[in-house]
Amino acid sequence: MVQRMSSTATSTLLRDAALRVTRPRVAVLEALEHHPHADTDAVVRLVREQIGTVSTQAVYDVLRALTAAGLVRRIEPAGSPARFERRVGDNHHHVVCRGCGALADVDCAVGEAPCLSASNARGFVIDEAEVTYWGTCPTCTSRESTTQGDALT
Amino acid sequence: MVQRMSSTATSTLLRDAALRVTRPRVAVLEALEHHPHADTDAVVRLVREQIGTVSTQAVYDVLRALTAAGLVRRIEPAGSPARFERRVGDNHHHVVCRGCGALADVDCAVGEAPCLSASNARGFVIDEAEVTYWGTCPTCTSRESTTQGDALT
DNA sequence: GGTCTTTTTTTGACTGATTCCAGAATGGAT
DNA sequence: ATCCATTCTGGAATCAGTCAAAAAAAGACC
Repeated sequence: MVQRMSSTATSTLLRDAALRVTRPRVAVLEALEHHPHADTDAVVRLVREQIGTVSTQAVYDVLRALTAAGLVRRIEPAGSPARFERRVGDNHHHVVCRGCGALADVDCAVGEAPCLSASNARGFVIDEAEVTYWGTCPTCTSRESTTQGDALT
Repeated sequence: MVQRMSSTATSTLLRDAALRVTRPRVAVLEALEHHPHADTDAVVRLVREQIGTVSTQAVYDVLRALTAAGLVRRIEPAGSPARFERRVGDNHHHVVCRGCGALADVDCAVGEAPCLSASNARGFVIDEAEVTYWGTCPTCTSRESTTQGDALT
């Protein structure tokens, strides 16, 4: 079939993961490419902008497939809906703002697998250590010092 | 009123936190004392066993109050409902089993605030680093090697 | 000890996120 | 070009958690 996929690289990525190349999948991947940390809702919106109509269901499904295939990583900080990102494999972590929920990447200070030293705790076979930093983002920090703390309304 | 609270220690704990001592609150605290890492549903069940009838809402409310007061800690590994525990203050982390969702405590290998070195990433003011280890629990590990991987049914 | 004020709990409906189901449509290999 | 497996559609269901108003209980005061 003639397929004018926006990006051949993306198609290849899918093919290599033994996944069929479908418009929604490509669109989801590209959306995440440009908007890291997007939540499902945002992805749905972005994908619709790009290829017109898609069911919410399809997006959920695609995201699950891509996650299972290891093409995207699902991050789910306590209290907010699932978010997704393309950066996989490299050891980086996240900072979450307690005020507004903003999320940013942080390359691990340690440089590599942090704290993985506890590699066999309680008989568990550990394969990943996920670090989430909690704090306040610059915006919220300044808002706090200005408004004197009513950010939690 | 004559109040035969099961534990005076628990009441004191609440009082010290400037929280009123109510049956549901005491019951929730005691439930968590004996069942660390219980999720909301489990807490509701445990509390009902102990004091008869409580509304689900009350338990949610109590848990929020206790969390806000710092008496319990809310942990929420991706993919499972919120869980709660009494161990607060000491720097320990959690291992989550990818197979069955089991959760266990792990004292940080590093001994103290891990990776907090990234204490000012991207302008965020970081106040806590939460580490979650992902892996496979002993039970699931043996099941896997036995059944040859159909644990994900 | 009895009464009052405030905080909690109850009740019941409701939202938001995510999944399940069954049928229709589509992609890829032959 | 055709066939089969996979994916997508649309809608209903589930599950965790929240909201709001009224009833009940806790602690303070007299």
